[in-house]
Amino acid sequence: MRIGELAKRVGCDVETVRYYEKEGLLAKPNRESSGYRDYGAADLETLQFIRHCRSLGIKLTEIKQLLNFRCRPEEDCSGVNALLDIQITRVEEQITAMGLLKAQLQSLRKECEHRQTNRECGILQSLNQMRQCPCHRNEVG
Amino acid sequence: MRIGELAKRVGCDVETVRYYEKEGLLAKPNRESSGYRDYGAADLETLQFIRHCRSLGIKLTEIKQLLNFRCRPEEDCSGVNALLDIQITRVEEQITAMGLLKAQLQSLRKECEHRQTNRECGILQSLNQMRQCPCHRNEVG
DNA sequence: ACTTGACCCTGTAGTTGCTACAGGGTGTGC
DNA sequence: GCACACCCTGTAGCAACTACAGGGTCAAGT
Repeated sequence: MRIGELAKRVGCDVETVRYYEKEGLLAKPNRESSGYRDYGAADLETLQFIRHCRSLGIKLTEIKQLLNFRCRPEEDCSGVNALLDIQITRVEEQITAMGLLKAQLQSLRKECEHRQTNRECGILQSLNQMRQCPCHRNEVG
Repeated sequence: MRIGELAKRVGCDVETVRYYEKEGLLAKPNRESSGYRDYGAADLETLQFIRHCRSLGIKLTEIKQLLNFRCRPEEDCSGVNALLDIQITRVEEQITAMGLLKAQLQSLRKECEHRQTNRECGILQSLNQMRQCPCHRNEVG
């Protein structure tokens, strides 16, 4: 099949497919006499694998590793497990960080519950001050 | 003060300060006869404001808006509040998305609790299949 | 035979918020 | 007069695409 059909089947852009090829995630396909790329079922499967990984937030360099694991079926799969654990840890860290961020934003939001001018606005004032921030550590008061 | 001192005081890189100037967040400062940038207290405050916003995950384009609000003290501050609400909503959406991601990764992780080969590894198999994924909707079975 | 339109090709620039140079000039202390 | 820290401009890199520009190919319709 040609690149357009392949892309449509997995639901991504044609450019994305070419990008994966350039990045070495997809093998260079055969070409028709016209120069058009010609893909087979195996390419479709690989591309689906890649897109699944991407939908889980896995980075391209890590997907490359997973593709390598997939190419070595007899090897012990502890590498796969370790890579997945890294993903989970990363997501957990991000959730924690985002939770903190949310709390900070919400407490900042409470600084201005009433309609007033920018001069009086507690949010803008807090963004000016933020004494708990390390960049104020050398200030007096 | 010179750019190095300014950067040190807020805890960012010299390059970051120049970058903010290029992006129009910091005004172009006076120059010494040597050509060195010469900053005052107001520049320090603005830079601190910017860094506080950045630590809250606010984008540069939105920080620009906040700086504009700050420059118009008599204006009604509803724009500030609206901008902050957007931040909170965004963070909440990201937290939800990351929570989903974490659940998917954890369920995937459970596909392989035992030491085995890549061929048998439930994780790699799931990444190949993932029937619930829209990219498989045209397949038989 | 000719044209239209959909598809394909390569290559490059843009996105975001910096970071890291390269290749030069300036200032200060010894 | 020299070393060294600091400053300057400009450009390239990161991640994972997206969006062209400027061309070639192919199939159907007239």
